[in-house]
Amino acid sequence: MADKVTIADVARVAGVSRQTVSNVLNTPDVVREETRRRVLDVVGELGYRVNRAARQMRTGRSQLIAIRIDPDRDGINGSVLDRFLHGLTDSAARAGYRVLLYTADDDRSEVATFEDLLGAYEPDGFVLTGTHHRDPRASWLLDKGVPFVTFGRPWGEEATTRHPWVDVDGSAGTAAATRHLLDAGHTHIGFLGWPAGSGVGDDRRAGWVRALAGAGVDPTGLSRATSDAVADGEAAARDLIDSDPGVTALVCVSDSLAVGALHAARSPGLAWREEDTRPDLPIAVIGFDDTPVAKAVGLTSLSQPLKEAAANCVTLLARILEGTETARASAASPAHVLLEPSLVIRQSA
Amino acid sequence: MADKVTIADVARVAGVSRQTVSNVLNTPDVVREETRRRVLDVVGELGYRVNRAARQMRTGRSQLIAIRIDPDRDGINGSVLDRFLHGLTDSAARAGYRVLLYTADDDRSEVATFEDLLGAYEPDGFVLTGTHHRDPRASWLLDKGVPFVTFGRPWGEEATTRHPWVDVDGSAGTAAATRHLLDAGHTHIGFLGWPAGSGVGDDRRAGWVRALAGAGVDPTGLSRATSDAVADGEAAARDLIDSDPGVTALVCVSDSLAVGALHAARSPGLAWREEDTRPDLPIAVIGFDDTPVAKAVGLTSLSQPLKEAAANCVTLLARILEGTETARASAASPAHVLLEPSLVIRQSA
DNA sequence: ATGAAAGCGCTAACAT
DNA sequence: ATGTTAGCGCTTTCAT
Repeated sequence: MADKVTIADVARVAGVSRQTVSNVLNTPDVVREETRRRVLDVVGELGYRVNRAARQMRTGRSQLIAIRIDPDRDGINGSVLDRFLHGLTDSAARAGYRVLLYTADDDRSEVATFEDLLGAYEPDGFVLTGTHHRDPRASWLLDKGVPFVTFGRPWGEEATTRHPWVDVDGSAGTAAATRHLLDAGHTHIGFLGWPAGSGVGDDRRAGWVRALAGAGVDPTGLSRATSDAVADGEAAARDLIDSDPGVTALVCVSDSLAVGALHAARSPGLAWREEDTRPDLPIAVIGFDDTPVAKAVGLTSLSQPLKEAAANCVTLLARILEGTETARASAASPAHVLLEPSLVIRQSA
Repeated sequence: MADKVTIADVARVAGVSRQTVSNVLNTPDVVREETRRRVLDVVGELGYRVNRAARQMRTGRSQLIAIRIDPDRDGINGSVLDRFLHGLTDSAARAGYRVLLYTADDDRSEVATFEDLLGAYEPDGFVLTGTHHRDPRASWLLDKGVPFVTFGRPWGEEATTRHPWVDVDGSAGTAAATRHLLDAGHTHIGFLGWPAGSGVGDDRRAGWVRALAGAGVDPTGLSRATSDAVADGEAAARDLIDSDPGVTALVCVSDSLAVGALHAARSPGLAWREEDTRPDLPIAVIGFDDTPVAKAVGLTSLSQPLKEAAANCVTLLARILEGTETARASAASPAHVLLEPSLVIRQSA
């Protein structure tokens, strides 16, 4: 076990009182320059670190940020949160916080975990991911006055302005992807999305509609909605292409669907395409999230700036935690950050 | 903020002393049945949770397990650790622990983080991943007497018996994969691996050699070593196939290399294969780790029982933490767990 | 600018 | 079987 160096040890060696050491650490400006340097030297020499548990008892601050880690649902999209998690751990450490993990199967059990965690480990704040309509988790934290930030907009009606959030502009991404295809000469550009109602999915679809509108293309009949699995994407793509042979490109709401679309686009059943007007041009496909799978199969995809998103989450949370403002006060005019995804171009488009 | 309920509140409402409440929680058998029930009722009623910080000051136990989260190096193989992490969080919670995350760029900075963490948050133990020859991290923790378990064998010479570890039997996996191919009629089965010297890579290669030997096949000239990237795998596969046209199947040390091999195996340059003795049979490929990419591209792969591995890590660590034995004592005869991977069969083999 | 005293919530030792 | 005392390491008054 590492030999415990307490504040008293530092004080003794530096020839000052315990209190002065504490001041040097917490209120440096109140200590004389010379004393400060001497104390800091001893701190370094002895390898002293403040004990969080003891500090927490006095200040009530644990320097812990809690976040849920999901089971890898689809497996393809799961990696997004994992990369976000890495960024969060990194940024948090720089800001003097550590990340505490928890799991939960659904919103209800997650709220139960909030209570548990708050009562026991007392994390200073939470980072919520996967926000959705009428998210009970946000309401609960808001209600208790627990500081938190969400990675993902609150998609509900009125909730928009009640807590700080960081998000990536999905519609800007799909619009950029669509424009990229338009620039490449495509006009019949389809969209593979999720069933209406999911904030994220609707938003990404909107970007495609907007870009098509900008080029004077009517999106009617050019989109399909399905659940997020490779097989579903393949089926939906096939259906869309069959019903409208003019389709030469597909923008997809996720890499999962895009990988499915790629299968469909390259399948033998589409051999007739070779007698098409553009025989040398296979159906272009663009996915969303730039997952490892996209990289492996050469799929053009939209990349979220996850590291930046994580850094912003920490900044926003730290602002609440360290600012004079309380969580409730900051809820009055919470900060929002909307980042732009970037298109990573590969063989598929 | 959740209203703080202390042990004193519970004691007052239940009409007992603080100490009795503490006893009910920590040494139930020393309290009379009736008192115990009454106290527990009040605990539930008031929603009391022990404050970890306060307990930690007394007991020195934080109920925290620290683990490093890696940047997704390759992106394909990265997902393995992420799935392990989820399992660890889950198992830890069940055992009364929480997972604390940290990042580090290399062994040296990881050791520095150990010091930092130990001095500040005082995690009860560590779970190390990615163990390798002469791992300085294990030595450091061993030296300081800090409890830890590794997910991965200590590959070094003498170190084998100095700390508890959990691992997956890579050579059993590649042997099973090779046997699967032999059973399917393949005889010229190649191996794509990493340069010699990495414990994991050498072990996986050994399984392939062993299985071939069992079938009386000479492995000479049938393997290639390369770094772990898709493009490298493709190049190595092409080289191997070109130099020995008899090769009809490939076992790979990772999904990254396997995906590359798949590209090579399906590339136009191999068209001559159609005039082969088995024209209907493309080159079979088997990967390792059963990553999302494997699933997406239909790659047969070896799946590690990550959830089980994580659970075993927690069990082993908890045994040290909660047993009477000290870390040092348990180091005298540490427990080892070796799990078997399973072959997930898909189109590629 | 520095020091002394008090107490955060809990549990290990020692009474009763 | 239950209660009392003390103190973990720190920071926040308050005094010097």
